[in-house]
Amino acid sequence: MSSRVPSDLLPLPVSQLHILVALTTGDKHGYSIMKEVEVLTEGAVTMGPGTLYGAIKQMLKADLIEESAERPDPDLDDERRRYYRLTDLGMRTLKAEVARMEQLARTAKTRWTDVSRRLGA
Amino acid sequence: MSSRVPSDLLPLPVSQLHILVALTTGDKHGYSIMKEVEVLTEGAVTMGPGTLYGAIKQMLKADLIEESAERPDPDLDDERRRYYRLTDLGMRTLKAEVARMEQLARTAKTRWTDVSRRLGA
DNA sequence: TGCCGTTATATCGTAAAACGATATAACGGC
DNA sequence: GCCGTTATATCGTTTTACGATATAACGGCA
Repeated sequence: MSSRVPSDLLPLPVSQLHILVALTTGDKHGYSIMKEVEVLTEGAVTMGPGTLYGAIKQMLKADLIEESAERPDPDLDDERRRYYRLTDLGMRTLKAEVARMEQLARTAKTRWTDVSRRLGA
Repeated sequence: MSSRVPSDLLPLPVSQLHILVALTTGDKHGYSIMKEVEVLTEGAVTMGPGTLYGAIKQMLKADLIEESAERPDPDLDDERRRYYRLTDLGMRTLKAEVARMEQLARTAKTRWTDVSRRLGA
């Protein structure tokens, strides 16, 4: 089901983007995604459980992530955990979203030189 | 009133970011912002009136933009138009948001090399 | 063994954001 | 005068964000 084409999902909701980035370093369960997002945004973004599990539900439905049966570390495990991994669509969507952000950043920077002049900064 | 500190407003809603970027090339009225956003996103984002005027209202309140009395082109004018311009806070917030996006883009890119390997792409 | 803070998932309700639909009307050309 | 475009604005619905709350297993330790 769903879109299949990354560009249809852009711009991606910030929370979904954060989750995708968090999962690039390997499969993770919800709680560790939460903490990873805090680390990779340098404490600027704190994702609560409401945002996290809401976003996960949507992303599963959109096929951006999938639940994995594998236990990354069978010794140090916790049966409560539910692990998630990037799908191929998720990875392609992440790349498209990053490209979109970079493009917009470039556009903004080439333009704001004029404004600094206007405002006298 | 309001926040005064750009970092409190981050991450910025996408529509607000688009409006800020559109205004970097000079004061604009609502309708022309709408069209400018379509141009600067290369047609990928079409902002309808609901999103536009909703965002404008919020941004005026947050002091990111202000209404200007000046008519940029008094000859070719239209009395219906309401012109908006970036405030100093708006400009600083734009720069902060662009920096945030660039940082996140950098983080994502340095990480996803491992994943391509994992997925075998 | 019992206690307790941390880890962990999940839902609920509300607030904020996105957005199409709709309304209204001035503008400009013909 | 007519009509398509330009222009602003609000309404209602859907989507997203998020804190509060609930529940319970985990692990250390006394």
